[in-house]
Amino acid sequence: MPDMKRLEELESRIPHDGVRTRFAPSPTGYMHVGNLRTALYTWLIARHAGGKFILRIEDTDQGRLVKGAVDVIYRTLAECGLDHDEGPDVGGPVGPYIQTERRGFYKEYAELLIEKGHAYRCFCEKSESGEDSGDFSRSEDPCRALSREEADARAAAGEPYVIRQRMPREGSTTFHDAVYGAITVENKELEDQILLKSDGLPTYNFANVIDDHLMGITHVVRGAEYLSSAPKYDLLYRAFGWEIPTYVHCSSVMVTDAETGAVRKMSKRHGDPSYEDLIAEGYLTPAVVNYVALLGWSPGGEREVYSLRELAEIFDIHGVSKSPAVFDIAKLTWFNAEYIRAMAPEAFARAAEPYIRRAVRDPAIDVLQVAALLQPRTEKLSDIPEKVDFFDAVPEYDAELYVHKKSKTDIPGSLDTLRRLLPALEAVESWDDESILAVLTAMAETDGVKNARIMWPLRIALTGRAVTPGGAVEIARILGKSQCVARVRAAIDKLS
RNA sequence: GGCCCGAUGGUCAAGUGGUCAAGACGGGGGCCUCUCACGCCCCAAUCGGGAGUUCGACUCUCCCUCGGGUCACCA
Repeated sequence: MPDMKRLEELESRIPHDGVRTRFAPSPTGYMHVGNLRTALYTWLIARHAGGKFILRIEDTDQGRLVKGAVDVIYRTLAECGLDHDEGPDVGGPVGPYIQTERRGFYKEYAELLIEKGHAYRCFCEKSESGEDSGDFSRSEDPCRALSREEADARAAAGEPYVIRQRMPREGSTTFHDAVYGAITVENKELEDQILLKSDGLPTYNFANVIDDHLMGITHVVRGAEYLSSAPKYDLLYRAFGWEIPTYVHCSSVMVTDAETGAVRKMSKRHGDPSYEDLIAEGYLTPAVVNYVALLGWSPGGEREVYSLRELAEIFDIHGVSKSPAVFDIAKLTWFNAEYIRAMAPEAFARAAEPYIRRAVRDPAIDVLQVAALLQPRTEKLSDIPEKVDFFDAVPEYDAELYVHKKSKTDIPGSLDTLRRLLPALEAVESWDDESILAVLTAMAETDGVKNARIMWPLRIALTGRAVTPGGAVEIARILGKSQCVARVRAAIDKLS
């Protein structure tokens, strides 16, 4: 029944030239941190070995198609630097790379399996999940005992059917995983899983085996949620007589539920952050990649900051951990701040500009100077606007702000300071840090007080905030002389 | 519930029979200082429990407990 000529042609295309890995997402329009990590490790294994990284789209679930979903995958991989050598968009020797475009292949192989006695047609009604409506457990599926002749006849007559894998009833199966080691299960625990659905499309489990084989995949990297179905894969490979690839199962990425405090798997359903969500929140791509790489994998030393390229050099399956890892936004935030501080000032300014301009419309305010103040104080870009809004206008504030114990200031004293500061500032010729600072320190010296006694009132008058990025001198410089003088005047009026 | 996997501080984790059990984040304290940050220093905090094996267990074995996963014509 199967077209052997065609199968031979397919098999003849399989590359046998070193490591080949693949990222095989289903297009849901959402790449959460767990998906990203799987893609990253998969890419890392290929690049570390100088092999090929392939992108394959698993869209066999016709009921869950989301338009534009594939674009999210392309965009995310590209932004993260996870370039692929073969895929729907770039082609390759073992295409097509979209499963629905390969539908003919699966059918042939399913038929081949029936031929070999490792699969059979099942005409039973679809079993509703949830309710256990079946009158028989799968192990006693009546179709399993149907003769080939009868099954073929019913199929030929147009009766709908699915093709199920015929699991051995006795014995056990042991498969090997690169991170979990050997895992053995009793064959009687294995269900006669569906290989080909009644719509002619393969199930995930079947399509995976067929495609991984036909694409010459040497290392199958996937989430640990597939661990329990792995023995079925081995049985399938053996039934076909194919070489079994190296399996690399990665533990799940968990998250602590904000409401219940319970640890659960990350999911779209609960609104857990996707890659795009994180970027929108002001996280930098390399920081996210770096953090995710270390979430469930350790290079072993004390170093934590690595570029993608460095990761590719040192990545080793040996460091992949078996237990689930909890996503910690605080640690990601630290990585992000670390990357921000390491940026060239101009690069940071460019990245920060849109966020600065969201709060600072005044074109007289120089973005580069503001960015310089912000760089060491920014953990994520989205924090920026609220830190610099005072540049546009002094917000409403309480005069109590002038009272600061450490600087030894109070309201009357501040008023006096500002009154005397006004003419001095107006007299400054060249409006730069040194000159401004000179005026302030000179007054402090004259008064015989600490600089803070003078700086604090000025800064409050200029910003109306207790906490600001940068000190009185830097802010005065950026504001410019006239704006600075105007704000000091306004503050004097306010306190008088 | 059956089956599978896992278990070092709150989190990420090193560790592979003999260590005062790394490091990082977060937390606490301090220094620096024109606020805040940055930077620097210090502190608290971990081998889930019980049996074994061994001269000696975080490291090996078993049991318990607790986590997680899986039991779809979804991936």
